[in-house]
Amino acid sequence: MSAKESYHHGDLRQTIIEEALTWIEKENIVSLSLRKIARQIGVSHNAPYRHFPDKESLVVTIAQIGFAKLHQTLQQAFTDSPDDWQKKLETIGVAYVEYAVNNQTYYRVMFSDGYADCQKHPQLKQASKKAFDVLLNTIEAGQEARVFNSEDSMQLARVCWSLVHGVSMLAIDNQLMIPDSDAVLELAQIATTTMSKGVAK
Amino acid sequence: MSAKESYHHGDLRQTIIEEALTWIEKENIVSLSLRKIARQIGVSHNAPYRHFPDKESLVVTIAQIGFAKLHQTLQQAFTDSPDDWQKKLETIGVAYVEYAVNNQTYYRVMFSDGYADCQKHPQLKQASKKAFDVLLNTIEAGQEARVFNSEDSMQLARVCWSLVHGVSMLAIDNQLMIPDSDAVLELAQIATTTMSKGVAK
DNA sequence: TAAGTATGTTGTCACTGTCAACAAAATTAA
DNA sequence: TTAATTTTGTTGACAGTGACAACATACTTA
Repeated sequence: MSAKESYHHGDLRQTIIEEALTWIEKENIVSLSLRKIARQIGVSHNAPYRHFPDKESLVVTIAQIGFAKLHQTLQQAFTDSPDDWQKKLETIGVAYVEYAVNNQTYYRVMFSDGYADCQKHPQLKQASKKAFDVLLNTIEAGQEARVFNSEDSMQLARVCWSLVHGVSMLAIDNQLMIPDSDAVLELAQIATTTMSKGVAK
Repeated sequence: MSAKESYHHGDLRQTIIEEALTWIEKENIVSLSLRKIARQIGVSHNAPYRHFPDKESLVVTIAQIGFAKLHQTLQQAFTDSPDDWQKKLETIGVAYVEYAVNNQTYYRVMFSDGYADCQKHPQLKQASKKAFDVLLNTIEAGQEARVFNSEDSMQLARVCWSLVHGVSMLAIDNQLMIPDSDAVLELAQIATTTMSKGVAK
């Protein structure tokens, strides 16, 4: 459907999203501009507004895709992981960090302050909760199997989420003084095993 | 020194910082504008540039103050905490989250993506490392006392930092579905005890 | 008290998000 | 087929922004 020199672009919405991702990857969200994207694509400065009512809605759209992909990744990790609740929890945790590191652009957008506000956009909150629930379900199942301690499951899930989110964010922001992304995954492994030991009965 | 109707403001630099903090607290960093601040203070649109070469440098200044305050808080927690390495680690962790929650504006600025870039600003990196070192020293001391396991101390410190940073960030962003800040501190307590159990020998 | 410096002002620029009015193409109805 | 309607892209405009240069005022100090 990607027409060439026609009046209608054919696939502008998707192209805008991709171009935005490319820009954020090289630069950052702050300097992202709808006009620049339009220029880059070779379309008038207002064309994007036919697909996104404002800049925020573009960012929110990207964040939502990111949350959906994260959910899929975690669900996959849950399914593929060995039939041992502690191992399952660790595997999901490492998969989370791996997703964040391999999809830094998405992840930064998903947790960008002042752009993709979950409170302001219920779809985002919902997408985020869906990913979180994979973690929560794992905790609850592990508790029923009497492998994990009997602390409130919601609290434990929050703790686990905080841990992998913290590793992810600090790694992406290059704050951990860590050389490469392989080393980040090593750290994620240590983090999740430490945590699963702490969560164990 | 705060002159009234004089040509020189007298204390403009500090006033700009305070006004910026107020704005970010009510709105966010994205919509922060030097011109709005100048207007608010009642000074010409370019006056701020005498104190901050650009918008970024204002944000970086705020972040640096925030890191210094964090360092002080953690150091205090270290000193005040009971003479037991596990307790010390937990106390510092909770103090970290407490600082973040009570100084949300600073904390958001300190870890704002695309504004206060630690990689780009060595002073920031240094200020951040100083706070981190309180954690690292505690871990190392606990290892020497054979209370903590013998995993690489740097890695363990990263794990602990990630945990409290994750709790802080998610709490500030209201992602944890937690009612009030007291409940956040409860969560922080659970998180740090879980972690110190995992780190124990 | 005169020179030099720090601080604040005015004017200007390019760039941005966003609105309104218009144009072309695709789709649908007749 | 063709006419009406809807979708998508364009042009032009506006106010707000960060930033620069030239200028004005006040403080400092020699």
